[in-house]
Amino acid sequence: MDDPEATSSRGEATREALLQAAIAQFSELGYHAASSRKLAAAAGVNQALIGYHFGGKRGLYVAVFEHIGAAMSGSLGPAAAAVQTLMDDGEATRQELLDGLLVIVDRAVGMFTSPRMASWAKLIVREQQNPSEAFDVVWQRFMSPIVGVLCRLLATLRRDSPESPQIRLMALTILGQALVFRIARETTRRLLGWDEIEVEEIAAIKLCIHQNIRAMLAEEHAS
Amino acid sequence: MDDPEATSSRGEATREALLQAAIAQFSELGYHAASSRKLAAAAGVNQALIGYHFGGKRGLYVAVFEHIGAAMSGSLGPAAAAVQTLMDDGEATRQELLDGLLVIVDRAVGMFTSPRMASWAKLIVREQQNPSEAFDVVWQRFMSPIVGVLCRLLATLRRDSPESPQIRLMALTILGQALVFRIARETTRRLLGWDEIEVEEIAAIKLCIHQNIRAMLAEEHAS
DNA sequence: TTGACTTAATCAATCGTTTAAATAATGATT
DNA sequence: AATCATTATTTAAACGATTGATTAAGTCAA
Repeated sequence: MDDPEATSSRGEATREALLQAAIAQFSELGYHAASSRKLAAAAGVNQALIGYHFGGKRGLYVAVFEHIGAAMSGSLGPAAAAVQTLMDDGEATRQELLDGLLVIVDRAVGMFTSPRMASWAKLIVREQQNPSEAFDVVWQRFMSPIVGVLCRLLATLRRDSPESPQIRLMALTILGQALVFRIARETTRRLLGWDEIEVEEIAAIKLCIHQNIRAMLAEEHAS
Repeated sequence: MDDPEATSSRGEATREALLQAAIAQFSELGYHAASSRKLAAAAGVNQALIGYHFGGKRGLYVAVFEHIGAAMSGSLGPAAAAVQTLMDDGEATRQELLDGLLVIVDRAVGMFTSPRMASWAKLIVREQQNPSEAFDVVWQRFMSPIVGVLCRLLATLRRDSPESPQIRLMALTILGQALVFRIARETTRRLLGWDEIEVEEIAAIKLCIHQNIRAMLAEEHAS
């Protein structure tokens, strides 16, 4: 985003400028209120270039979700892949699997609380309410694989099927425990008297969710 | 909407028709995509009546949130008051307090997931991405009692202070477990195959969160 | 008859997209 | 190296469609 040599051709530079401007504009104004003229002006680029490079405003919107889907996948993908191979081996101890789960949760908390996630979350949450083709992109590229690993992991730890509603509900409630600190960020700051949510605060959040998950998965409570 | 005598004058009838149509249209399409013509057509009235009765499209939008805010306020009051007196007695057993907590959580889950809340939630979640000052006040007024009673109950059950960060974090994670089903509505739909969240689905959600909370508050895990 | 309400028509503004011409980079040929 | 053809990219201007709002005339109940 800063290295002028990283984007070789002219076209690549304007594509990147439009993409970054689109993330900011779409997240701040929503799809319809972010007009082609505002998008082009924010990118410092001629309006017709949206059609030239992305086929139109809609194409730029979808490209935004391809971008953030790839970025989020890169943030959680490695940890999920590690756990995946751990499970495929079939010889992992319960403790190893639990640790793998907590690592994924840690990464998720870190991602949700990161500053750049603020605008991403607005875009995705809007799509969650009224999903379009853009949601499919994020779902297939990021959400579906991650949730899949999460369910497999929980199913193994609870000796249940990854497809069972109980497991999937549990996966969502775990997701919710991390998500709430992004969605209700202001409520969190007010309630805890935090001026900002950084390393120290994130550590406290992780610790709390760790304890919750350990309790939820304690053997004596597996119904 | 059903009783023709409830709304006396002609004007009151069109105001109500526009309000109900606006809730549906704004939640389904968003503010900008729900055009004045669509709103009027959905209400079965002339377009100019939006301006006549509400001053304009923006005024109708504000009226929708005033309507929702009024309907939501005080919906959790009775249950919260009952638990409050239970705690004030000081002689409640641990089991009674736990039951009280689960009742509160049930009410909160029921409120978040109730079918009529479905369209409200879309409006609220969308608006919360870029909250106006007026909306923020309504939202805080709605959330703070829930968080407050939740913290007091958790503090008693964990023999801790309601002001302690651990208790408040735990309250937020519990809130997140209920919120996730509305915030990540499409993820829920795809993962569980739920097209609608109604009595059966709400019962499953409550059961899952109950189990989680019981595990989180099990004595042997209280650190 | 008076005032509340409704209607159809029209307003300027803005929307996303398209066009044709201008400019810039690229590679081959001389 | 210099020139040219070719492609890639950018530009300003315009397109028809739709937006929210307004108007003046009309209808209704009291």
